[in-house]
Amino acid sequence: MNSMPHNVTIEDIAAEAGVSRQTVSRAMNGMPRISEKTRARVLEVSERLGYRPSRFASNLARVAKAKTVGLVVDSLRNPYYSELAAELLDAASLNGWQLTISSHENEPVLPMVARLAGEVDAVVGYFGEDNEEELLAAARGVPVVLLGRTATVPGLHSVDIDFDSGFVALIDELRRRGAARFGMLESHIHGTEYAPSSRRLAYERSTEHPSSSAVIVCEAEMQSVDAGEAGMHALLDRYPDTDTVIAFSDLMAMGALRAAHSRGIDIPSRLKVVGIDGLSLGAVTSPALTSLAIVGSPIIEQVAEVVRAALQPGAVGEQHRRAIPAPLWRESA
Amino acid sequence: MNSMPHNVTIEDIAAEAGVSRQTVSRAMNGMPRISEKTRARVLEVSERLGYRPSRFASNLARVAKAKTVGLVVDSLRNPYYSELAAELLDAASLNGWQLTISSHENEPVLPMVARLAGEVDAVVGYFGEDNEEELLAAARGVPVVLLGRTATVPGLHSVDIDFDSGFVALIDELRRRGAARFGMLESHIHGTEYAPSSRRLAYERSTEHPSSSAVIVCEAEMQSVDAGEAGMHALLDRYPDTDTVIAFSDLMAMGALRAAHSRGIDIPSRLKVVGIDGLSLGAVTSPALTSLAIVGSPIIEQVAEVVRAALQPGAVGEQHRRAIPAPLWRESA
DNA sequence: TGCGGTTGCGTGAGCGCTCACGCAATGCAT
DNA sequence: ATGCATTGCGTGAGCGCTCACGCAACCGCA
Repeated sequence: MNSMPHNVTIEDIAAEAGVSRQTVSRAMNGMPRISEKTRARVLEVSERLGYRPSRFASNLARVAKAKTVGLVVDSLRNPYYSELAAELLDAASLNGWQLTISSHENEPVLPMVARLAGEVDAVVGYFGEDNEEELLAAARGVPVVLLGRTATVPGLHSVDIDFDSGFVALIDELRRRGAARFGMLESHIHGTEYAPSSRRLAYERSTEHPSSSAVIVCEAEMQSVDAGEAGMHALLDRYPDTDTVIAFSDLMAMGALRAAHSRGIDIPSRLKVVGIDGLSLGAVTSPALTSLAIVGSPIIEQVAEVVRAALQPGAVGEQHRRAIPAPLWRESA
Repeated sequence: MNSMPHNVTIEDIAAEAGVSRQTVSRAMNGMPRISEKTRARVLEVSERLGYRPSRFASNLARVAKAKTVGLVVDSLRNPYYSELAAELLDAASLNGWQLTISSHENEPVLPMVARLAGEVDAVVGYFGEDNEEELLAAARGVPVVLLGRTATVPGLHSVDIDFDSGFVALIDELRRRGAARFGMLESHIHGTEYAPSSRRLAYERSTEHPSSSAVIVCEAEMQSVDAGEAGMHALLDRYPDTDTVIAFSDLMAMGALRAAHSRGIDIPSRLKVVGIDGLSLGAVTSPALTSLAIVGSPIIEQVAEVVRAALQPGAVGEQHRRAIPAPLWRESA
């Protein structure tokens, strides 16, 4: 009989069923100490009135509150992020967390982080070049874990990837297999200002050659396979004697493979192609893609550890920073 | 001075900073009507004491409560589900929802749905053969949307895919292009009891041929590319004059392509290969995969509509069931 | 007939926050 | 000096649930 259609609460059900709140609660949650008859009646009433228990109220009142962590990625359409999300999902279910995912494909990052922070207990994600101070402020007290970069302001955590040691091991191994003239397909998000990626820098340091030689910067969009293909053609045109190509990502490497195929170049005898990311997807190309693995490496374990630490009630103000020493060298079977 | 390290609340900060709750709230949420000096002091104190506002309390007290929908999939490692999740993520951000994802890769479904239901306002997902009554009970009043099947018990919503009309259009088009002898690669999750999929049934109805002919049942694992490859070889051995193959999924179709390549069979002149799912991934094969599109079809729009309807406060007890008439016939460019 | 144990249910008292106020102090015009 | 708006802050009163109790009514068993 209310004029305003106010939310139907546990009290309404109690009144309508002629019992107390507690009894309604017992009925809804399948608790003991209630007769089957009453339970059925309460359930009927609550269905009839369209009762929807407030998860906020119940979580507030309950002792053991559920934890949920938020993951921020560019886009789930990029298999790198979706495989990463899959791994974090495993870790989450192991720790009893829920995982809520946001992509900043459409939305601007800061408002999204702010919204997300109101709904989760920790935020982890790839925040490209976003300002750390602003992120910290947007998170409003919710711990934030930066992926793929190292936090510089206290209060932010991070799990970084140290490409240098990975690249050194990679280049060594490739040389052992006969590689001599390297090339790299670097990625550059179309329309943004170009700055060398940490992958390119690690590549240049480990191959010890001048930065300008044998690097093709590909203008990549989201699905970077095509960019890799185009880049590979460009590379083969400019540096025809290249015998080993390292691509910025597995997707680009897949494009490179396609380009090589179309030119009738045999992989890996005439040319070796190596990707970065370690996508399980890399197993479906022919031949299977060799890759510097991030997915499948201990990175997610580290993330889970950092999140676990940050979620500890006592541990505010501490900062956790890790750098995975080297992505595993993984050769997809 | 507390012996028990009880959760630090807004009240603690207020006391320590010598202000009221409300002032702390104003400081934390960047609201006006507070001097910069006080704000700074409150922020300092809250950081020092490690104050973490309770999202449950604030959401309970706030008027406009955030909505979040839960998505249940087999595994994000399967690109079909991750692309679907990406689409739902778009829809969610459009509607101002958060998206929390669970996979029942490891966990049993019912307890997971129960857990999820305590954290979200609606659950949508693929629940293979799970019992509808049990799902309904596990959801405890939270609306549930079944994907890829039609709800039979009232209280559950569903968005199904009508493969029949899609297949009729598909087969017509293929015949127009010269297809005459069809084959299908059917999928069967290894270790379970086999029952013909709705895709196989639609295939058989639309091609009007006895169920036993030209169907190879592949024992698929998660990454079904290999299964598709093996199945394709089997199919070509058994039915060598097949000129058109329809695979259960795009992944299997990719395997089929690989098998064809290895036999030197030209696609599409000698043999046409068609997948189902419409993965954007299908664009990276050579030639690009042709597919009955589910991803990219209006299915997600429909899901969003159903969720929106189910979230309406008034609309409990209503049931929403849709069947997308036909997946779009999509040819990946 | 008495007594301890179980079953079924109800009653405060919070959980930690925000909203709508209220009220003093200050500003800046007239 | 008087008026009125603005700024800065505090005070109840909830939001809708669950927990720890309490208290009858009932059971069986001696």
